[in-house]
Order: sequence, then C-alpha cells, then structure tokens
Amino acid sequence: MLSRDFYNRATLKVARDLIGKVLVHDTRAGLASGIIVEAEAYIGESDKACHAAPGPTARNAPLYGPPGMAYVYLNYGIHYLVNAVTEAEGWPAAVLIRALEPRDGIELMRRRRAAGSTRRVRELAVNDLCRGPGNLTKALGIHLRQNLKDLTSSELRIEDHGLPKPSVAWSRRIGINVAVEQEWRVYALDSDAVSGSRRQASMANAQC
DNA sequence: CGTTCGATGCACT
DNA sequence: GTGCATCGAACGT
Repeated sequence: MLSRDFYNRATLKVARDLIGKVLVHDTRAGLASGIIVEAEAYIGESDKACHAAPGPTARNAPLYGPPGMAYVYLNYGIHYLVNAVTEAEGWPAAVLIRALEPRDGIELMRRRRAAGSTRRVRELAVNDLCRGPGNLTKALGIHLRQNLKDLTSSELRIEDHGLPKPSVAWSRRIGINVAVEQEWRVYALDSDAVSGSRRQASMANAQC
C-alpha cells in the first residue's frame, strides 16, 4: 500500500511513480486489479484543463482535499473517470488513471464490460479490458459511490507490488481542447494496454 | 488504416 | 443553454 506521503508530492512525480503500481477494487462481486500503465496530471487552477480551473465548486471539492483520496466523476453523462488526488491539502491537483494491464479478476472485468455491450466488446482481448479511462472504471466497477475513497486504505486502493519500474514516455494529454501544449501524459513504453493508437506509442520520444 | 458522429447526465454560465 | 479529462459503431480509403 502506498503512503499518504507518496501522494503529497509534485503531481508529475506522482504520475510517473504510479506507472507500475497496482489499482485494486475489492467488492462483494470479487476483487479486480490491474497494473497502471498510463496516467495524466492535472495541476492547479492555472491548468485550464483541470477541473479546479474555475476555482472551488461542489464538484471539484475533492481536488482541494487531502492527497491520496479518489476523485471520481461522471463525464459525457456516460463514463466514470477515476483520479488520485495529489499535492498538499488546499492545492488542487490529481492524476487521472487512463489504462491498466489486467491482473486479478479478469473474468469479473469481462462480465462488467459485457453488460449492455455488443459481441465485439464481449470478445475483447485481456489488454483491452482496461484500455481507456472510461473502460477501466467499468471493468473495476468504479462509480460515484467510490468518490473520496481513501486510496491508502480502502476497498479502492493503489498497492506497490515491488514490480520493476517500467520505462515510460511523456506526451500531450488526450481528449482535451485547452492546455494542449503541456506533456503531462505518461505511459509505459512496453505495454499493450496503453490507450491511443499503437503508432502513437511506437513514436515515443522522451524516455526516463 | 482513418474520420465522423450519437449517446447521455450534470455542473456551470 | 453549453460543453465536456469517452466510447464504439459506421463508413470511407
């Protein structure tokens, strides 16, 4: 399990260090987990793409709270997206989890993804089950009820399994129309579960 | 391979 | 009323 201090740091460092950690959701239906292979940083009110850009509101309150909590919200009226809140309390920032490599509970993920879906979706490869921020929350059964769960201790948590630190690359964030110039998306170079086109991944530049 | 577009709920102006 | 931190189907190349 990661400590509160892990999240109480510069958001870009937290995003980098979350790659290779394991997101777990343990529910009555069973435990599902996956290795984080893609994430994006959203940092402060000056970041036009961050939900804190308009200042404090009812919806974005979790961003201003203590680090290490989950910030879950509904987007496009259809998908839930999950973030890990970062930086000190009062400093609104978070890391959006964008893709996982499925680890435990793969059949449970498949069942959740299949609900109300077409045959094509029911027959997805394992690495497609948690590919994309809306897909991974569906596979893990995350919805608004998990907003503000404590990622350091609750049934929705992020664990350190001591896996080797993956090589990563940085790119522009995906799916936004403002603040597009910052390269605040980070992803594992060698993972087949990263979202976006394969071509984009193979044209990786800045490693570290 | 690529692009376009509808679904759908709610916070915010 | 407007605009999303998306997804997948449909259709073009």
